[in-house]
Amino acid sequence: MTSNFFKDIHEANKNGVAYKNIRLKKKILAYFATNETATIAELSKEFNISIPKINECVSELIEDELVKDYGKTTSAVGRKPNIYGLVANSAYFIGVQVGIDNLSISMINMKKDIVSKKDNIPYLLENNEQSLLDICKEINEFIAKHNIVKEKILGVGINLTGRINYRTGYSYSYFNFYEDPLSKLFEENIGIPTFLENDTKALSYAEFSSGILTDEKDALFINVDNGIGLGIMIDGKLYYGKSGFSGEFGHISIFDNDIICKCGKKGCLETEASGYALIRRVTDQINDGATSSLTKKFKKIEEIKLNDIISAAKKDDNLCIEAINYIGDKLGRGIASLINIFNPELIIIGGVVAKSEEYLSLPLKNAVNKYSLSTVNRDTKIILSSKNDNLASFGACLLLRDRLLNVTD
Amino acid sequence: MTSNFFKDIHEANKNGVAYKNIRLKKKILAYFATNETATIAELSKEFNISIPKINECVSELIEDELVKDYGKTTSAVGRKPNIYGLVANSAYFIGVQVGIDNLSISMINMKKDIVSKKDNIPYLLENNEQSLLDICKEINEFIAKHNIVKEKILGVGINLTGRINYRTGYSYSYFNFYEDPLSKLFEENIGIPTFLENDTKALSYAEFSSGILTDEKDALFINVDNGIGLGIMIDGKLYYGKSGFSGEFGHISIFDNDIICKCGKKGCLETEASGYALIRRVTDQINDGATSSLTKKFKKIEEIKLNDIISAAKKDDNLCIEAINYIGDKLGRGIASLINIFNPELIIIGGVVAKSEEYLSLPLKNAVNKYSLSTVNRDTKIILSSKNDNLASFGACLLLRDRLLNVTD
DNA sequence: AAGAGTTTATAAAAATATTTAATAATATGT
DNA sequence: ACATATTATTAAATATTTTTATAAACTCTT
Repeated sequence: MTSNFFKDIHEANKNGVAYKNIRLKKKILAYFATNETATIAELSKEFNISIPKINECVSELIEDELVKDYGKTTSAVGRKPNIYGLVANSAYFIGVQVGIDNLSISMINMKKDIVSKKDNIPYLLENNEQSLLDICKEINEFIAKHNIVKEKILGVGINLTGRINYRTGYSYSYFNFYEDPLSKLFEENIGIPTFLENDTKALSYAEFSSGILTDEKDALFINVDNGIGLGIMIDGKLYYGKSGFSGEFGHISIFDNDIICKCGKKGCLETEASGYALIRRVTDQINDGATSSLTKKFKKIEEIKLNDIISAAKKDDNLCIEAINYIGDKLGRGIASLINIFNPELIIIGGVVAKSEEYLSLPLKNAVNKYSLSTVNRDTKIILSSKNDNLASFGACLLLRDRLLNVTD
Repeated sequence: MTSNFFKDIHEANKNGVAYKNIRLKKKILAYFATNETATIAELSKEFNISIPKINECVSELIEDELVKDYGKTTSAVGRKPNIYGLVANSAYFIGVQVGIDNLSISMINMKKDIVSKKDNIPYLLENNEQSLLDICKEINEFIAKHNIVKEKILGVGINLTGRINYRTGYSYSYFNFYEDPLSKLFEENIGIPTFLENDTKALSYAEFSSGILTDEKDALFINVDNGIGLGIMIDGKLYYGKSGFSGEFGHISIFDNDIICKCGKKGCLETEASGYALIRRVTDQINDGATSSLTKKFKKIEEIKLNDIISAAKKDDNLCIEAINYIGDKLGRGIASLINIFNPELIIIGGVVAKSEEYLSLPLKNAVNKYSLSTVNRDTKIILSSKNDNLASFGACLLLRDRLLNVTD
């Protein structure tokens, strides 16, 4: 049943009455995907199609077990309309976050419920074939673990770090040693349609999809881990640019320093405002003789990690607080530029460094006020992400679902 | 005839067969607006509607004198299909560019032909009611000059400098002393629906609409006059941001200088990379004793204008060449950031300073290579605008036409 | 220059599909 | 229980699409 309809869906770009029906059903599914539920009357109004016709389509979708009757509404007088919505477990979507030293795999159903999730799977990202096959192995094991027929898993979305062209399925930073698109290789190994995505973009999508956006849906997500990533949502859609490489915010040149960035250039935002910069600043100062609670805890200064600095700051370690403040100010200056350019509705700051909370956000917002035009920044809400970790694989699921269901069209 | 249909158009968001027909006709008009002409078969394919039905709608549009038969195509074997297109003079659109010391008014017809144009109308932009009424007076005179019934002029688009919310019709930099939206005031005075637009955005639209964009239609236009403006096109649509204030590229903070920008802040791109900056740099150096062909020509150094510097550079004046080079390098650094963030298909550099040609563009492109990621900038073509002056009022016309005809939907 | 081969345009009839309008069903409040 | 309000279902009216046929327009070949 299900698979039949989803096979039809790919051929819906044809003429004729049969295909018109399929297109309408697709639109109805997309409506349910965004709006959870709807009555026949609502759908009729939305698509300018008569009630009997909508009724017919919904009935067919019910027969296909993609949609079901969720009972009656409660409010108002008169006969209560039936409300319809997607059948939660009529299909599934898998999302994979490929981290530097771990994997995270999630599976959601049609209603965005997380059906299964496995985080912190030991894994080492290296740019060789074995590392690629390891990912496939974990995904295949994950799938095998569940009693779900493969046809019901409509796709696998894989997040990789670095430059990804999601439209072509090519990866340019990792696993770029085949002639075929990387997505095709995954697909052949897994046996399910596979789509690649940049990790920051997938994570942004999860953040943006939490219902926080209202109006124009122009928003930015800034991922401050070791490096700095930027996910751009414009008019409710992720923005990619010509080749999918948009959002290299970490490497905009705004400082006159002499620090060589990992991209090879000097003066990048990342050299002063990232997790790397935070660690460098703290360790440099310790090496220069500054005192900190960290000096007792770590014999080898090189072993200090981002989380250690943030924890120390929360325990009133002055050196760490100052360092985070410094990062926040520099990052704020960069964000001020983004605000001037994008006039966004919302900016979400995420990533490990965002866990520093007000130690980061106060100097950051202060710098934003200092460096952006007040008439423009007045409209922008800046918040720290309140989401828990390992959201990226969920983002991959969500993005996949919304694409396959044409939610973003 | 015409006016009837355009009245219908605004009510087309209803149900019922009559409205479906109107919506289809609207879509056909929009198709003609973008694709110039089409055959019945093409339209049938495009909209998945049967040939007899398309025929019926096109016939009705011909009756309404909005569409006409443009004869036969030339290629291929078999009977040649008729091609249809818009009737050029079935309706008109007026665009007004409000400059600091002049007005420019253009009028186009449905086929984007410039029907009438009046440039360099003497006018002084001041933030008072008289200055506003002067604009209305000029527009009304412009309209009166033509023998066109007012109903055939479907709208007036007015470009103002500064912050404009085109959705609400409010202006925040000029003529912001009424409670009603400024667009409403214009409308009442002129008697034709009026829409406001930011001048850089309208100009960008004209630049982008010249058929230069192919793929994703993600492009940037940088207007380098005294200040620096940025027009952003994403997926073929102008990008506005939450309140329409996007594109304040001139005021991103990327320098550590002490020059106070006209926005009140320090370190803005505009302080080092704009026309103002160019003039300041040249005059400062002359004041410091540098020699230039300009020193002979101008007794009062304050009288040196942007165009004088560019002309001098083109006559091999070293001081001016060096100054333009400097501006180009700084601007290039700013543009490098835009490339990293947007990964655009195309960047067009326009405005008076762009007339410096290679004196500007070579150091600019050099800086772009220096300061942006090569994997990202590889995809971006940077060109100087080849358009003539006074394009902004045409942009206003175009934007208005395309909006009213739903081209960008 | 006539005719074969193609393709478009138009028309009309037959088959479907959609909308409209009427009716039945369901729910609430008095 | 009945008036009121709204939704669901059905049947009739209308509209659209498809099919079929024919005419028209054009090219190419002989």
